[in-house]
Amino acid sequence: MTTLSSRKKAAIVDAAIDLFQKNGFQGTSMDAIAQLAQVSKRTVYNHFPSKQELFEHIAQSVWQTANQATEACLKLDEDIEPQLMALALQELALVGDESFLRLSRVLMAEFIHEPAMAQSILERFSKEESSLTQWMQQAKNHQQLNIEDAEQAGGQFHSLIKAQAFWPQIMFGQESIPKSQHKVFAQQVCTMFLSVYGQ
Amino acid sequence: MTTLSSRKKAAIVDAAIDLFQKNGFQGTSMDAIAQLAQVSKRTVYNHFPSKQELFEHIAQSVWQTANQATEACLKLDEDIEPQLMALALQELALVGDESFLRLSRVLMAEFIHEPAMAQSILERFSKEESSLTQWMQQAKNHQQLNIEDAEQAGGQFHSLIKAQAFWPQIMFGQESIPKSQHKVFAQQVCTMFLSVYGQ
DNA sequence: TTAAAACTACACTTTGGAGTGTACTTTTAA
DNA sequence: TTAAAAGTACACTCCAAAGTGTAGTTTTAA
Repeated sequence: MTTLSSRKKAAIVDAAIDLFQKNGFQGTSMDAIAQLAQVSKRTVYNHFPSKQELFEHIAQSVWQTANQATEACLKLDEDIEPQLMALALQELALVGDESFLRLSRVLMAEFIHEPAMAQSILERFSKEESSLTQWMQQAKNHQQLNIEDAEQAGGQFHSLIKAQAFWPQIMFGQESIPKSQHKVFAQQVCTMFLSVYGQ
Repeated sequence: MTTLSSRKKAAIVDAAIDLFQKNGFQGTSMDAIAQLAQVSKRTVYNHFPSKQELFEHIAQSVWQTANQATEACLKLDEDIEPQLMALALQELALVGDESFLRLSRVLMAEFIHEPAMAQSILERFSKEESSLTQWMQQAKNHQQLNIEDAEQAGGQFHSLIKAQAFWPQIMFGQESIPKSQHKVFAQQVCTMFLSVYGQ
Protein backbone atom coordinates (compact mmCIF):
# COMPACT_ATOMS: atom_id res chain seq x y z
CA MET A 1 0.00 0.00 0.00
CA THR A 2 1.24 3.42 -0.89
CA THR A 3 1.72 5.88 1.93
CA LEU A 4 -0.72 8.72 2.45
CA SER A 5 2.03 11.18 1.75
CA SER A 6 2.90 9.75 -1.63
CA ARG A 7 -0.74 9.47 -2.61
CA LYS A 8 -1.25 13.13 -1.76
CA LYS A 9 1.81 14.09 -3.74
CA ALA A 10 0.61 12.13 -6.76
CA ALA A 11 -2.79 13.75 -6.52
CA ILE A 12 -1.18 17.18 -6.48
CA VAL A 13 0.91 16.46 -9.55
CA ASP A 14 -2.07 15.01 -11.33
CA ALA A 15 -4.26 17.99 -10.54
CA ALA A 16 -1.50 20.35 -11.58
CA ILE A 17 -1.08 18.67 -14.96
CA ASP A 18 -4.79 18.88 -15.47
CA LEU A 19 -5.05 22.56 -14.65
CA PHE A 20 -1.82 23.63 -16.32
CA GLN A 21 -3.09 22.04 -19.48
CA LYS A 22 -6.51 23.66 -19.22
CA ASN A 23 -5.44 27.11 -18.09
CA GLY A 24 -1.72 27.36 -18.52
CA PHE A 25 0.90 28.05 -15.91
CA GLN A 26 -0.15 31.63 -15.26
CA GLY A 27 -3.80 30.77 -15.36
CA THR A 28 -3.57 28.14 -12.67
CA SER A 29 -3.64 28.98 -8.97
CA MET A 30 -2.17 26.92 -6.20
CA ASP A 31 -5.52 27.15 -4.43
CA ALA A 32 -7.19 25.54 -7.43
CA ILE A 33 -4.60 22.77 -7.53
CA ALA A 34 -5.08 22.10 -3.82
CA GLN A 35 -8.83 21.97 -4.21
CA LEU A 36 -8.77 19.63 -7.20
CA ALA A 37 -6.26 17.38 -5.49
CA GLN A 38 -8.42 17.34 -2.35
CA VAL A 39 -5.53 18.53 -0.30
CA SER A 40 -4.90 21.60 1.81
CA LYS A 41 -2.89 24.35 0.19
CA ARG A 42 -0.32 23.97 2.91
CA THR A 43 0.28 20.39 1.84
CA VAL A 44 0.96 21.51 -1.70
CA TYR A 45 3.60 23.87 -0.37
CA ASN A 46 5.02 21.18 1.87
CA HIS A 47 5.69 19.03 -1.20
CA PHE A 48 6.68 21.77 -3.61
CA PRO A 49 8.24 24.99 -2.33
CA SER A 50 6.79 27.03 -5.18
CA LYS A 51 4.54 26.87 -8.20
CA GLN A 52 7.60 27.10 -10.41
CA GLU A 53 9.16 24.01 -8.88
CA LEU A 54 5.93 22.10 -9.23
CA PHE A 55 5.93 22.98 -12.89
CA GLU A 56 9.52 21.93 -13.34
CA HIS A 57 8.82 18.62 -11.66
CA ILE A 58 6.21 18.00 -14.33
CA ALA A 59 8.50 19.16 -17.13
CA GLN A 60 11.06 16.70 -15.87
CA SER A 61 8.67 13.83 -16.25
CA VAL A 62 7.96 14.66 -19.89
CA TRP A 63 11.63 14.40 -20.58
CA GLN A 64 11.76 11.11 -18.71
CA THR A 65 8.84 9.66 -20.65
CA ALA A 66 10.28 10.71 -23.98
CA ASN A 67 13.60 9.23 -23.06
CA GLN A 68 12.11 5.82 -22.65
CA ALA A 69 12.03 5.85 -26.43
CA THR A 70 14.53 3.34 -27.59
CA GLU A 71 17.83 3.28 -29.38
CA ALA A 72 18.41 3.18 -33.08
CA CYS A 73 21.26 1.16 -34.52
CA LEU A 74 21.84 0.52 -38.19
CA LYS A 75 22.02 -3.15 -39.11
CA LEU A 76 24.04 -3.59 -42.23
CA ASP A 77 22.84 -7.10 -42.87
CA GLU A 78 19.20 -6.08 -43.04
CA ASP A 79 17.19 -4.05 -45.51
CA ILE A 80 16.79 -0.36 -44.88
CA GLU A 81 13.06 -0.10 -45.24
CA PRO A 82 11.97 -2.45 -42.44
CA GLN A 83 14.45 -0.70 -40.17
CA LEU A 84 12.93 2.65 -41.02
CA MET A 85 9.50 1.18 -40.41
CA ALA A 86 10.53 0.08 -36.96
CA LEU A 87 11.84 3.57 -36.17
CA ALA A 88 8.61 5.14 -37.36
CA LEU A 89 6.47 2.78 -35.33
CA GLN A 90 8.56 3.46 -32.26
CA GLU A 91 8.08 7.19 -32.62
CA LEU A 92 4.38 6.72 -33.29
CA ALA A 93 3.99 4.73 -30.12
CA LEU A 94 5.49 7.54 -28.04
CA VAL A 95 3.65 10.32 -29.74
CA GLY A 96 0.36 8.47 -29.77
CA ASP A 97 0.40 7.86 -26.05
CA GLU A 98 -2.35 9.94 -24.49
CA SER A 99 -0.50 10.62 -21.26
CA PHE A 100 2.56 11.77 -23.18
CA LEU A 101 0.39 14.12 -25.21
CA ARG A 102 -1.20 15.46 -22.06
CA LEU A 103 2.20 16.26 -20.60
CA SER A 104 3.45 17.67 -23.85
CA ARG A 105 0.59 20.12 -24.07
CA VAL A 106 1.51 21.53 -20.70
CA LEU A 107 5.03 22.18 -21.87
CA MET A 108 4.37 23.35 -25.40
CA ALA A 109 2.14 26.17 -24.25
CA GLU A 110 4.97 27.54 -22.13
CA PHE A 111 7.57 26.93 -24.82
CA ILE A 112 5.95 29.48 -27.07
CA HIS A 113 6.71 32.15 -24.50
CA GLU A 114 10.03 30.81 -23.30
CA PRO A 115 12.33 30.25 -26.24
CA ALA A 116 15.24 29.76 -23.87
CA MET A 117 13.51 26.96 -22.01
CA ALA A 118 12.36 25.47 -25.31
CA GLN A 119 15.92 25.57 -26.54
CA SER A 120 17.36 23.80 -23.53
CA ILE A 121 14.73 21.08 -23.54
CA LEU A 122 15.07 20.77 -27.29
CA GLU A 123 18.74 20.03 -26.81
CA ARG A 124 17.94 17.23 -24.45
CA PHE A 125 15.39 15.85 -26.86
CA SER A 126 17.87 16.08 -29.67
CA LYS A 127 20.06 13.64 -27.79
CA GLU A 128 17.22 11.23 -28.22
CA GLU A 129 17.05 12.34 -31.81
CA SER A 130 20.76 12.10 -32.19
CA SER A 131 20.61 8.33 -32.06
CA LEU A 132 18.46 8.71 -35.15
CA THR A 133 20.99 11.15 -36.57
CA GLN A 134 23.72 8.60 -36.05
CA TRP A 135 21.62 5.99 -37.76
CA MET A 136 21.19 8.34 -40.70
CA GLN A 137 24.90 9.07 -40.74
CA GLN A 138 25.73 5.37 -40.87
CA ALA A 139 23.19 4.79 -43.60
CA LYS A 140 24.89 7.56 -45.52
CA ASN A 141 28.39 6.24 -44.94
CA HIS A 142 27.43 2.81 -46.13
CA GLN A 143 25.63 4.29 -49.13
CA GLN A 144 22.34 2.81 -48.08
CA LEU A 145 20.61 6.16 -48.33
CA ASN A 146 21.26 9.14 -50.52
CA ILE A 147 21.73 11.59 -47.66
CA GLU A 148 23.67 14.81 -47.61
CA ASP A 149 23.05 16.10 -44.10
CA ALA A 150 22.24 13.36 -41.58
CA GLU A 151 20.85 15.72 -38.98
CA GLN A 152 18.55 17.33 -41.48
CA ALA A 153 17.36 13.97 -42.76
CA GLY A 154 16.67 12.79 -39.22
CA GLY A 155 14.76 15.96 -38.50
CA GLN A 156 12.69 15.50 -41.61
CA PHE A 157 11.88 11.95 -40.68
CA HIS A 158 10.63 13.10 -37.31
CA SER A 159 8.73 15.94 -38.89
CA LEU A 160 6.87 13.65 -41.23
CA ILE A 161 5.52 11.78 -38.26
CA LYS A 162 4.84 14.71 -35.98
CA ALA A 163 3.09 16.70 -38.66
CA GLN A 164 0.15 14.36 -38.48
CA ALA A 165 0.52 12.43 -35.29
CA PHE A 166 1.62 15.11 -32.85
CA TRP A 167 1.03 18.75 -33.76
CA PRO A 168 -2.65 18.50 -34.68
CA GLN A 169 -3.27 16.59 -31.47
CA ILE A 170 -1.37 19.13 -29.39
CA MET A 171 -2.78 22.25 -30.95
CA PHE A 172 -6.26 21.35 -32.05
CA GLY A 173 -7.13 18.53 -29.69
CA GLN A 174 -7.36 16.15 -32.58
CA GLU A 175 -7.63 12.42 -31.85
CA SER A 176 -4.51 10.31 -31.85
CA ILE A 177 -3.97 8.00 -34.78
CA PRO A 178 -5.54 4.68 -33.75
CA LYS A 179 -3.10 1.85 -33.23
CA SER A 180 -4.74 -0.12 -35.99
CA GLN A 181 -3.53 2.49 -38.47
CA HIS A 182 0.00 2.82 -37.21
CA LYS A 183 1.39 0.38 -39.76
CA VAL A 184 -0.29 2.03 -42.73
CA PHE A 185 0.79 5.43 -41.57
CA ALA A 186 4.37 4.36 -40.89
CA GLN A 187 4.48 2.80 -44.33
CA GLN A 188 3.39 6.08 -45.86
CA VAL A 189 6.06 7.98 -43.97
CA CYS A 190 8.73 5.56 -45.13
CA THR A 191 7.57 5.81 -48.71
CA MET A 192 7.75 9.58 -48.57
CA PHE A 193 11.11 9.58 -46.90
CA LEU A 194 12.58 7.09 -49.35
CA SER A 195 11.19 9.01 -52.30
CA VAL A 196 13.67 11.70 -51.39
CA TYR A 197 16.51 9.77 -49.79
CA GLY A 198 16.16 6.26 -51.22
CA GLN A 199 18.72 4.95 -53.71
CA MET B 1 -0.62 61.90 -42.40
CA THR B 2 -2.28 59.47 -40.06
CA THR B 3 -4.21 60.89 -37.17
CA LEU B 4 -2.82 60.81 -33.68
CA SER B 5 -5.65 58.59 -32.61
CA SER B 6 -5.00 55.94 -35.22
CA ARG B 7 -1.27 55.99 -34.55
CA LYS B 8 -1.94 55.44 -30.87
CA LYS B 9 -4.29 52.58 -31.64
CA ALA B 10 -1.74 50.94 -33.92
CA ALA B 11 0.93 51.31 -31.24
CA ILE B 12 -1.34 49.64 -28.72
CA VAL B 13 -2.05 46.69 -30.99
CA ASP B 14 1.60 46.35 -31.82
CA ALA B 15 2.67 46.40 -28.21
CA ALA B 16 -0.05 43.92 -27.33
CA ILE B 17 1.09 41.47 -29.99
CA ASP B 18 4.61 41.79 -28.71
CA LEU B 19 3.73 41.15 -25.10
CA PHE B 20 1.10 38.49 -25.72
CA GLN B 21 3.69 36.61 -27.68
CA LYS B 22 6.35 36.99 -25.00
CA ASN B 23 4.20 36.39 -21.94
CA GLY B 24 0.88 35.06 -23.10
CA PHE B 25 -2.54 36.50 -22.55
CA GLN B 26 -2.60 35.92 -18.82
CA GLY B 27 0.97 37.02 -18.39
CA THR B 28 0.43 40.40 -20.01
CA SER B 29 -0.93 43.39 -18.12
CA MET B 30 -2.74 46.33 -19.61
CA ASP B 31 -0.30 48.59 -17.76
CA ALA B 32 2.59 46.93 -19.55
CA ILE B 33 0.88 47.32 -22.91
CA ALA B 34 0.23 50.99 -22.24
CA GLN B 35 3.82 51.56 -21.22
CA LEU B 36 5.31 49.80 -24.23
CA ALA B 37 2.93 51.61 -26.56
CA GLN B 38 3.88 54.92 -24.93
CA VAL B 39 0.26 55.64 -24.21
CA SER B 40 -1.70 56.16 -21.04
CA LYS B 41 -3.61 53.18 -19.74
CA ARG B 42 -6.79 55.17 -20.08
CA THR B 43 -6.20 55.47 -23.81
CA VAL B 44 -5.88 51.72 -24.09
CA TYR B 45 -9.27 51.39 -22.46
CA ASN B 46 -10.69 54.09 -24.67
CA HIS B 47 -9.80 52.04 -27.73
CA PHE B 48 -10.53 48.58 -26.35
CA PRO B 49 -13.12 48.11 -23.63
CA SER B 50 -11.30 45.11 -22.18
CA LYS B 51 -8.18 43.01 -22.48
CA GLN B 52 -10.28 40.23 -23.97
CA GLU B 53 -11.52 42.45 -26.79
CA LEU B 54 -8.01 43.62 -27.53
CA PHE B 55 -6.98 40.01 -27.84
CA GLU B 56 -9.87 39.18 -30.12
CA HIS B 57 -9.04 42.12 -32.34
CA ILE B 58 -5.61 40.59 -32.82
CA ALA B 59 -6.99 37.11 -33.41
CA GLN B 60 -9.19 38.59 -36.09
CA SER B 61 -6.21 39.96 -37.95
CA VAL B 62 -4.51 36.56 -38.07
CA TRP B 63 -7.55 35.18 -39.78
CA GLN B 64 -7.52 38.10 -42.17
CA THR B 65 -3.86 37.66 -43.05
CA ALA B 66 -4.24 33.95 -43.62
CA ASN B 67 -7.21 34.57 -45.82
CA GLN B 68 -5.17 36.62 -48.21
CA ALA B 69 -3.80 33.27 -49.28
CA THR B 70 -5.01 32.59 -52.75
CA GLU B 71 -7.33 30.24 -54.54
CA ALA B 72 -6.51 26.90 -55.98
CA CYS B 73 -8.05 25.74 -59.23
CA LEU B 74 -7.11 22.60 -61.12
CA LYS B 75 -6.08 23.22 -64.71
CA LEU B 76 -6.66 20.14 -66.77
CA ASP B 77 -4.51 21.27 -69.64
CA GLU B 78 -1.38 21.58 -67.49
CA ASP B 79 0.81 19.06 -65.73
CA ILE B 80 0.04 18.25 -62.15
CA GLU B 81 3.47 18.74 -60.70
CA PRO B 82 4.02 22.41 -61.53
CA GLN B 83 0.55 23.13 -60.19
CA LEU B 84 1.41 21.38 -56.94
CA MET B 85 4.63 23.34 -56.84
CA ALA B 86 2.72 26.58 -57.12
CA LEU B 87 0.44 25.57 -54.28
CA ALA B 88 3.39 24.67 -52.10
CA LEU B 89 5.16 27.94 -52.82
CA GLN B 90 2.01 29.89 -52.03
CA GLU B 91 1.67 28.18 -48.66
CA LEU B 92 5.36 28.67 -47.97
CA ALA B 93 5.05 32.37 -48.63
CA LEU B 94 2.28 32.71 -46.06
CA VAL B 95 3.89 30.54 -43.45
CA GLY B 96 7.31 32.03 -43.95
CA ASP B 97 6.12 35.56 -43.38
CA GLU B 98 7.56 36.78 -40.11
CA SER B 99 4.59 38.91 -39.18
CA PHE B 100 2.22 36.02 -39.80
CA LEU B 101 4.34 33.80 -37.59
CA ARG B 102 4.37 36.44 -34.89
CA LEU B 103 0.60 36.61 -34.91
CA SER B 104 0.25 32.86 -35.08
CA ARG B 105 2.36 32.39 -31.98
CA VAL B 106 0.02 34.62 -30.03
CA LEU B 107 -2.94 32.49 -31.02
CA MET B 108 -1.38 29.05 -30.81
CA ALA B 109 -0.41 29.52 -27.20
CA GLU B 110 -4.02 30.18 -26.30
CA PHE B 111 -5.33 27.40 -28.53
CA ILE B 112 -3.69 24.79 -26.38
CA HIS B 113 -5.90 25.87 -23.50
CA GLU B 114 -9.00 26.67 -25.49
CA PRO B 115 -9.92 23.70 -27.65
CA ALA B 116 -13.27 25.29 -28.41
CA MET B 117 -11.70 28.46 -29.76
CA ALA B 118 -9.14 26.39 -31.65
CA GLN B 119 -11.95 24.39 -33.16
CA SER B 120 -13.90 27.39 -34.36
CA ILE B 121 -10.87 29.10 -35.87
CA LEU B 122 -9.77 25.80 -37.38
CA GLU B 123 -13.08 25.61 -39.17
CA ARG B 124 -12.52 29.02 -40.68
CA PHE B 125 -9.05 28.05 -41.75
CA SER B 126 -10.32 24.87 -43.25
CA LYS B 127 -12.41 26.93 -45.60
CA GLU B 128 -9.14 28.23 -46.90
CA GLU B 129 -7.92 24.66 -46.96
CA SER B 130 -11.08 23.52 -48.63
CA SER B 131 -10.08 25.16 -51.87
CA LEU B 132 -7.13 22.82 -51.74
CA THR B 133 -9.49 19.98 -50.89
CA GLN B 134 -11.53 20.78 -53.97
CA TRP B 135 -8.39 20.83 -56.04
CA MET B 136 -7.52 17.38 -54.72
CA GLN B 137 -11.03 16.15 -55.39
CA GLN B 138 -10.85 17.32 -58.99
CA ALA B 139 -7.43 15.77 -59.45
CA LYS B 140 -8.93 12.56 -58.18
CA ASN B 141 -11.99 12.73 -60.42
CA HIS B 142 -9.86 13.26 -63.47
CA GLN B 143 -7.53 10.48 -62.44
CA GLN B 144 -4.58 12.81 -62.26
CA LEU B 145 -3.74 11.67 -58.76
CA ASN B 146 -4.25 8.39 -57.01
CA ILE B 147 -6.29 9.82 -54.15
CA GLU B 148 -8.83 8.08 -51.97
CA ASP B 149 -9.83 10.82 -49.55
CA ALA B 150 -9.36 14.33 -50.92
CA GLU B 151 -9.59 16.05 -47.55
CA GLN B 152 -7.01 13.74 -46.08
CA ALA B 153 -4.70 14.24 -49.02
CA GLY B 154 -5.04 18.01 -48.75
CA GLY B 155 -4.34 17.85 -45.05
CA GLN B 156 -1.25 15.78 -45.67
CA PHE B 157 0.01 18.22 -48.25
CA HIS B 158 -0.36 21.05 -45.76
CA SER B 159 1.24 18.97 -43.05
CA LEU B 160 4.31 18.29 -45.15
CA ILE B 161 4.89 21.99 -45.42
CA LYS B 162 4.00 22.99 -41.89
CA ALA B 163 6.07 20.23 -40.36
CA GLN B 164 9.22 22.08 -41.30
CA ALA B 165 8.19 25.57 -42.17
CA PHE B 166 5.70 26.36 -39.43
CA TRP B 167 5.69 24.24 -36.30
CA PRO B 168 9.40 24.42 -35.50
CA GLN B 169 9.27 28.19 -35.99
CA ILE B 170 6.22 28.53 -33.78
CA MET B 171 7.31 26.23 -31.00
CA PHE B 172 11.06 26.49 -30.92
CA GLY B 173 11.67 29.90 -32.38
CA GLN B 174 13.48 28.37 -35.28
CA GLU B 175 14.36 30.58 -38.26
CA SER B 176 12.04 30.66 -41.22
CA ILE B 177 13.14 28.89 -44.35
CA PRO B 178 14.98 31.50 -46.41
CA LYS B 179 13.27 32.49 -49.62
CA SER B 180 16.21 31.25 -51.62
CA GLN B 181 15.39 27.73 -50.49
CA HIS B 182 11.66 27.84 -51.08
CA LYS B 183 11.91 26.23 -54.49
CA VAL B 184 14.10 23.36 -53.33
CA PHE B 185 11.88 22.75 -50.34
CA ALA B 186 8.68 22.92 -52.37
CA GLN B 187 10.18 20.47 -54.81
CA GLN B 188 10.93 18.08 -51.98
CA VAL B 189 7.39 18.34 -50.69
CA CYS B 190 5.98 17.62 -54.12
CA THR B 191 8.25 14.64 -54.55
CA MET B 192 7.12 13.22 -51.25
CA PHE B 193 3.49 13.87 -51.95
CA LEU B 194 3.66 12.35 -55.39
CA SER B 195 5.50 9.31 -54.08
CA VAL B 196 2.29 8.43 -52.30
CA TYR B 197 -0.39 9.92 -54.54
CA GLY B 198 1.30 10.15 -57.93
CA GLN B 199 0.25 7.86 -60.77
C1' DT C 1 -10.25 80.78 -33.15
C1' DT C 2 -12.83 77.73 -30.70
C1' DA C 3 -15.43 73.70 -29.19
C1' DA C 4 -15.41 68.91 -29.23
C1' DA C 5 -12.73 64.87 -29.31
C1' DA C 6 -8.85 62.44 -27.82
C1' DC C 7 -4.93 61.92 -24.74
C1' DT C 8 -2.74 62.09 -20.05
C1' DA C 9 -1.52 61.63 -15.13
C1' DC C 10 -2.95 59.82 -11.21
C1' DA C 11 -5.56 58.30 -7.61
C1' DC C 12 -8.76 54.89 -6.60
C1' DT C 13 -11.51 50.27 -5.84
C1' DT C 14 -11.71 45.51 -6.08
C1' DT C 15 -10.18 41.08 -6.72
C1' DG C 16 -7.40 37.19 -6.83
C1' DG C 17 -3.33 34.74 -6.18
C1' DA C 18 1.51 33.54 -4.05
C1' DG C 19 3.29 32.29 -0.13
C1' DT C 20 3.60 32.04 5.35
C1' DG C 21 2.56 31.07 10.33
C1' DT C 22 0.07 28.58 13.64
C1' DA C 23 -2.62 25.69 16.40
C1' DC C 24 -4.61 21.35 15.88
C1' DT C 25 -5.60 16.48 14.06
C1' DT C 26 -4.32 12.24 11.69
C1' DT C 27 -1.02 8.81 10.14
C1' DT C 28 2.99 6.14 10.57
C1' DA C 29 6.59 3.48 12.39
C1' DA C 30 9.33 2.03 16.17
C1' DT D 1 1.45 3.06 22.88
C1' DT D 2 3.66 7.04 21.73
C1' DA D 3 6.47 10.55 19.49
C1' DA D 4 7.46 12.55 15.22
C1' DA D 5 6.08 13.20 10.62
C1' DA D 6 2.57 14.69 7.69
C1' DG D 7 -1.86 16.69 6.81
C1' DT D 8 -5.54 20.39 7.75
C1' DA D 9 -8.12 24.76 8.49
C1' DC D 10 -7.73 29.25 8.45
C1' DA D 11 -6.24 33.68 9.03
C1' DC D 12 -2.92 36.62 7.37
C1' DT D 13 0.49 39.69 4.41
C1' DC D 14 1.77 41.42 0.23
C1' DC D 15 1.36 42.54 -4.35
C1' DA D 16 -0.05 42.95 -9.02
C1' DA D 17 -3.42 43.60 -12.21
C1' DA D 18 -8.32 44.85 -14.23
C1' DG D 19 -10.90 48.46 -14.71
C1' DT D 20 -12.94 53.36 -13.35
C1' DG D 21 -13.35 58.37 -12.40
C1' DT D 22 -11.67 62.93 -12.85
C1' DA D 23 -9.51 67.14 -13.74
C1' DG D 24 -6.59 69.04 -16.88
C1' DT D 25 -3.92 69.24 -21.48
C1' DT D 26 -3.33 68.55 -26.44
C1' DT D 27 -5.09 67.72 -31.08
C1' DT D 28 -8.27 68.23 -34.67
C1' DA D 29 -11.53 70.03 -37.68
C1' DA D 30 -14.98 73.35 -38.76
